[in-house]
Amino acid sequence: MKNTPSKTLGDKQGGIPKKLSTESYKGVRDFFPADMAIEKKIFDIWRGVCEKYGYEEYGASVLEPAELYRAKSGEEIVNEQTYTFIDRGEREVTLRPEMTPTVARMVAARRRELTFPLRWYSIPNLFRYENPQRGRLREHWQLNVDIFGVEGIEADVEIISVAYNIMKAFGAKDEDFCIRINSRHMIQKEIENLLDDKTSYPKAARLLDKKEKMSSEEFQNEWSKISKKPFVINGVMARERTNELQGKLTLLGIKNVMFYPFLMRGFDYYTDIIFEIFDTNQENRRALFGGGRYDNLTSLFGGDKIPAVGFGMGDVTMRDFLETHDLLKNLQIPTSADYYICVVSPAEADAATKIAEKLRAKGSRVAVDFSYKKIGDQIKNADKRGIPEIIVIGEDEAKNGIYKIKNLKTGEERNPE
RNA sequence: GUGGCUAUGGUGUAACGGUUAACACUGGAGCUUGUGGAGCUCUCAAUUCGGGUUCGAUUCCCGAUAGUCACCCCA
Repeated sequence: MKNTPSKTLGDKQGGIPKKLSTESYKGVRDFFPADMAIEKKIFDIWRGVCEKYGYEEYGASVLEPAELYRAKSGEEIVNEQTYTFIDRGEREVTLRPEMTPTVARMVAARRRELTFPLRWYSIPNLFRYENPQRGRLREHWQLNVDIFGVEGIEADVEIISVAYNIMKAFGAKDEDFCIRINSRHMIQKEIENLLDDKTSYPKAARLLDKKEKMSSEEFQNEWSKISKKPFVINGVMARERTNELQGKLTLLGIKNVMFYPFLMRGFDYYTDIIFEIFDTNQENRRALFGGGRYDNLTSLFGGDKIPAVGFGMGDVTMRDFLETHDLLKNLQIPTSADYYICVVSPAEADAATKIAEKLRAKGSRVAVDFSYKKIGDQIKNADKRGIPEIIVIGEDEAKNGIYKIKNLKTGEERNPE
């Protein structure tokens, strides 16, 4: 089929290229089988832990009306940081940049028929239009875990516990990461008391978020631009709020938790407890992921508020974490097949297929090599794929149906069960 | 969106402005008519793209593209 791009597209690219590029689009990834195996394993671990806590998986389209994000994030974010376009029906459409508005929409839509508390999780791909760099791409997959309908701190405890256990399921040790907690609501009150003008709170919050990266002089300098009052945060109110949480987590054996009054999180919709999983490794000192309580978001859709707590963790940062802590090797990526059938010549193809079918019927995963290359090459091929056992089908085996299974690790041959 | 750095076969690297663009791994073929991981031989395959300077550009300059780092932003 001939590719005939539209005139405008052709003009823009300076004509039709003779050869198409094999590169993927800027900031997105191809997953070749070796990468996909890791990705799949990460998803499996995510699913496994969530389902242990009784969470149900949901899904939605990557397309959302742009207004869903306008309502919450403001014009600027929608225009500059998302993929937004006009469809053929003049509707403004956005490729979802995050899942929380979507899940809030879904929950709000069925609020009367859903049975609360709701424990939901999803692994959506999300898009953001920005300059890619390490750990920040234009498309990534993110586990979203949320609990709806629980006002009490027990929900915060559970959500953080899920996050903690996911880290443990990847083989992380307590000292590899720490959990920072804060109360958005309480710290906001305290900061507002330090401001001459309450409307400068967003500026102050952004500055505090960056405090760790600056020297104290720099910080004081920046602070003086925002408020004339001296900067003193004792975090008493927030401390009180987080103490209970920390106590309950300790009872669960989660001890790498610390109160961090400068933890802010970017989202405006957080209302109370917020938390962040922080990498303690010197080379990767950064927030891995986080979340918190957002009790007001569903009210955007009218009706009563539904309290909610949740978090999101991305596959890119998870991979980076596993790499820096050398945990990828522990993932136990499964091989593509249990048996590899080497076929000597086309004459034995039907017999080989039959044997493969029989093994598959018994629940084994079987690949058949129809290349008719030399047996040595076929075996090499199986070994390269990490397939543990091979079966050679030649004239004799095809005739009488008797064959041996050879283990490539030990080199031993055995009869099939 | 802004700025810095980078760009050579599939991968990792080499080449004072002048060579037939080199080496290793990988892929393919063979040494070896049905039992592998080794060795040897042969072989496919690259200067990101577009301009400029120059007798001559992989090399220097400009632009585009992509990667990366920082800023911005962080959903």
